[in-house]
Amino acid sequence: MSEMQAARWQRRKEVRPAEILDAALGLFVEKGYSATKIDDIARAAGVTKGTPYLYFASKEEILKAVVREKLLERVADMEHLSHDYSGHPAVLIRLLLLKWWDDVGRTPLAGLCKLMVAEAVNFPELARFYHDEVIMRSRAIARRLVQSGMDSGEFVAGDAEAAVDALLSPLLMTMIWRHSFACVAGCETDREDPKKRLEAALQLVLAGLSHKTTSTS
Amino acid sequence: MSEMQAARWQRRKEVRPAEILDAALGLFVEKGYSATKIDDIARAAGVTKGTPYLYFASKEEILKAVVREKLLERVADMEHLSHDYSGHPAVLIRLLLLKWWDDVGRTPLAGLCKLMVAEAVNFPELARFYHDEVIMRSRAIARRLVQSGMDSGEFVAGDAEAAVDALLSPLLMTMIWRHSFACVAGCETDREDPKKRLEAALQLVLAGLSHKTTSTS
Amino acid sequence: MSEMQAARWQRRKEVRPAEILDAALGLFVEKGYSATKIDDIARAAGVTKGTPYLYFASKEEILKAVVREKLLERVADMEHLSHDYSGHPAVLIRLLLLKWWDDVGRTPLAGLCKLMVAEAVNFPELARFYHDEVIMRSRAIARRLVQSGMDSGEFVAGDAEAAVDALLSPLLMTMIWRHSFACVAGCETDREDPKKRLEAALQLVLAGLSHKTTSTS
Amino acid sequence: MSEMQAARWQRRKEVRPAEILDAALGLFVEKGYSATKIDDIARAAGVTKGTPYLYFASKEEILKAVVREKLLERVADMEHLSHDYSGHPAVLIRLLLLKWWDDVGRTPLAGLCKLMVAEAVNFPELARFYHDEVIMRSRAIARRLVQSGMDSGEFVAGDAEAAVDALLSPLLMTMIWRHSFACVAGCETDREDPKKRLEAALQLVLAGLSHKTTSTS
DNA sequence: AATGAATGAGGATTCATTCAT
DNA sequence: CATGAATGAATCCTCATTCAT
Repeated sequence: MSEMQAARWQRRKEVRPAEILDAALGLFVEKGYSATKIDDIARAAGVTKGTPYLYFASKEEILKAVVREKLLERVADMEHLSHDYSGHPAVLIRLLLLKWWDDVGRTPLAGLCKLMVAEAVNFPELARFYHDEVIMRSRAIARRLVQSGMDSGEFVAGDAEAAVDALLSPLLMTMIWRHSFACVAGCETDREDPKKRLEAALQLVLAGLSHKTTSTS
Repeated sequence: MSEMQAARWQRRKEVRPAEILDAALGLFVEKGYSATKIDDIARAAGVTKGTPYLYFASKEEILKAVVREKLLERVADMEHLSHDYSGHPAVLIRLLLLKWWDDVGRTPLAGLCKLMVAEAVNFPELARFYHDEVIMRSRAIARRLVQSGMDSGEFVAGDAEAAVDALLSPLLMTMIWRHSFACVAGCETDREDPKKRLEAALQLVLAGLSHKTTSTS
Repeated sequence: MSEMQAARWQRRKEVRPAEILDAALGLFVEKGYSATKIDDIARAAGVTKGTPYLYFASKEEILKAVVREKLLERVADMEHLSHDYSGHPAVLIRLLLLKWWDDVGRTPLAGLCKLMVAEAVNFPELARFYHDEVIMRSRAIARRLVQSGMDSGEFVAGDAEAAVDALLSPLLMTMIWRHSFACVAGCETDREDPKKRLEAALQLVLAGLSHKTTSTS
Repeated sequence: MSEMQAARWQRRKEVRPAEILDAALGLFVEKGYSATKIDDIARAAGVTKGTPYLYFASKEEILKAVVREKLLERVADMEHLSHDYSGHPAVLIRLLLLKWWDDVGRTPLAGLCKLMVAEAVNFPELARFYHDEVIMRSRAIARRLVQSGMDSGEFVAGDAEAAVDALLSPLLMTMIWRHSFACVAGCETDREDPKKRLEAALQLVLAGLSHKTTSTS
C-alpha cells in the first residue's frame, strides 16, 4: 500500500499544479477572483484546502500562474504564424484574428482576458506582465502587419495604432461580453453566430483600411 | 476640538446622498467594488461609517444607485440628439460617439462602465438594469442610424449589428483600457491624444461602411 | 401659532412619558427587550427617536419605569383587599388570585412579569426592585393568609412557603406561557378557558391544603 | 510560547462540538442569548472566534443544537420509566418529578428551560421543536398518569390538564426562579432545601387530587 | 505528499445615544 | 419641546492561510 501510495503521489506531484490551475481557471472565469474561494479551487481539483499551498504561495500566485500558463503560448503561436508569412497583410490579419477567436475567444481563456481587465488595478504586477507579454506582443504583431500594408500601399496611410484599435476592439469586446453580460440571465442577447458577426465587423475595418476604386458589384 | 466637532456635526440631509454617491463612484472606479470598504466611502464623503446606511440599505444598493444616477441621463441626452436629427447618419454617428467620449469616456464615468463589465456576474439584477437601460438603448440609437444609412444607400448594406459592434467597440475598449491597465504603473502607454486616435479608428469604420468610388486624390 | 404650540407642548409634556411607557410596554412584551428598538418605541408613541431621551436617560431606564409604573398599584390593590378582610383565607386566596388573573394575567402586564423573568439577570437593579416590591409583597400576602389558615386549623399545618409556591405557580406559569410559547405559531395549544383551568388547578391545591373528613364515595 | 502555541493548536474534531455546546450552554444560561458573544463561547471552549463556525452555521444554530442535545434524552428517560411502570400513579408522579429535579432542575439544564421561555418568541422554529419534543411529551406522560389515576378512582375525577398544570408548575417555577431572580445579588431568598419545598408543594397537589377519608394525624 | 482543523484579521451592518437645528 | 441626522462602538460572520497529523 505504501509503495503504491508513494508511486501515486510521485506521479501526482507532477500533475497537481496543472490540475489546480485548470480548476482555478474555470472558477476565476466563472465567478471572478474575489468570489472564488481557495476551498472551491481545491475541491474542483480533487484535493483539499491545504494542497494548493504546497504548490503556490497564495491565492494571488495562483492567479498569476493561471495567466502565465494559459495565454503565453497562444501569443507565441501568433508570432510564429506572422513571421513565417509573406503575402497580403489583410489576409493574415483576418487569419490571425479568427484564429485568436477559435483558440481563445470562444474558449474559457477569453474569460481570463476579461478577468485581467477587471482585476488589473488590484494586481499591478500581474497586470504589467499581462500588458507586456500578451497585449503588447499581440499589438506588435498587428501593428507590423498594418504598417507593412500602409508601406506597401495596400492600406490607406494613417494612424497605425488607431487602425490596430479598430481591428482588435471588436474581438476583445466580444470576448469581454461573453464573460460579463452574456452570463447574466436576461441579457443573453443570443448572438447566433458570433464568429460570423466578428468577421463582418472585421471586414468593415479592413474595407475602411483598403484602397477601393469601385464599390459597385 | 469643538470647532472640528462642530464641523463634523453638520446636518445636510439634502446633499449627503449625492456626496456619498460621488465618493462611492470615485472609490469603486479606483479600487473596484470588493476592495472598496464602506468605511472608505464614508470617510471620502466626510462622514462616518454609519451614515451611508441612513441613505442606502447596503453596499450593493450604493453601487446600484451610483450606476442609476450617473449614467441614465447621458443615454437620454443621446436619444434626444438622435431624434431631433435629420442629416447624414455618418455625421451624427461621429458626433454622438465623440460626445459620449467627452461626457463619459474621458470622465470617471467610464470607470463605471468598466466596473459593470467586471461585476456583471456578481450583480445580475444590476447587470440587467444596465443592459436594458444603457447598453440596449445606446445600441438601439446606433443601430437606427446605421440602418437608415444602409436603407438610404449611404452605407453599404450588410450586417447592421456587426457594424454597430465595429463602431462602438473602439470607444468601449478605450474606456475600459483607461480604467484597467492604464491605471497600472508601467502600463501607461502614453496615448497622447486618445480622442484623436478614437476619431481615426472611427473614421476607418465609417470609411468601410461607406460607398467609395475613388480613393485616389 | 406659537402660543397654541406652546400650550400644546405644555400639555404634551405632561402626557409624553406615559405615552412612551405605554408604547414601550407593548413592544417589550411583544418582542422582548433586545429586539425592541428605541425607534420602535418612539414611533409607537407618535414621536421621534430623540424624544424618549428627553424623559428617560436610557433604554434601560425606560424598562425600569415601565415596570415601576405598571405593576406597583396592582400589588397595592391586593394588599388593601387582604388587609380589610376577615373571613376564610381560602376564599380570599381564591379571590385574590383570580383578581390578579383579571387585572394582570390576561392583560399585557403579564408579559411584563415574563419579561422580568427573562431579563432579571441582565438588569440586577431592576430585578431587585421587582423582587422586593412585587414578588415579596405578593408572596407576603399569600403567606399571611396561608399561615392564618394553618393557625386557625382551616388548613393542614405544614410548610407555608411551599404552599405559597403551589398556590402561585400555576398562575405564574400561565402568565409566562401566554407570553412565550403561546405566541409562537404551531404552539397555540388552545386553552379555551384559561381562567377556568386556573381555577381548577387552584381548587386542587386548596383541597390539598384543607382538612377533609369525607370525600364521599 | 511554542508550548502555548502547541497547546492551542490541537486537532480534536471529535470533541470540539461537544465542548462548544457545553461552553455555550453555560454562557447562554448565565447571560442570556443576546448577551452571549460568539467570542465568549469560543474562548470558554478554548478555541478562537472562527472555530464554532466550523461546526455550527450560526449563533442561532448553536442555541438550537444546545437545546436539542441536552434535553431530549432527559425526556426519553422519563418516557421509559413511565412505560415500564404499573403501580400507583401518585407514586410515579412523585418519582418522575423528583427525578426531573435531580436530572434537570438543579443542574444548568434548568437554565435552558428558562432560556426557552425567554427566547421562544425570538426563535419560533426552535420554540416549536421544544414545545413538541419537550413540553408536549412531558405533559403527555403526566397526563396519562393523572388520567389513569382518575380512571382507577385513585384520583378525584376532574380536569386532567389543570391537574397537570398544578403538578408541573411548582417544579417549572422553581427552575425558572433559580435562573432568574435567584442569580441576582439581593434576591437570593435562600431556599435552604428547594427539593424539600418542591416535595411539599407536590404533596399538597397530590393530596388535593386524592380521595381522602380521614385527615386525622 | 496530503489533509483539514484551527486561526484571526478584516469588513458589513446595527442601533443606542448625541446634539445642531 | 421636539426633531432626526450623525455618530461610532459593538458584533456576527468569512475566508486566506497555517501547521499538527
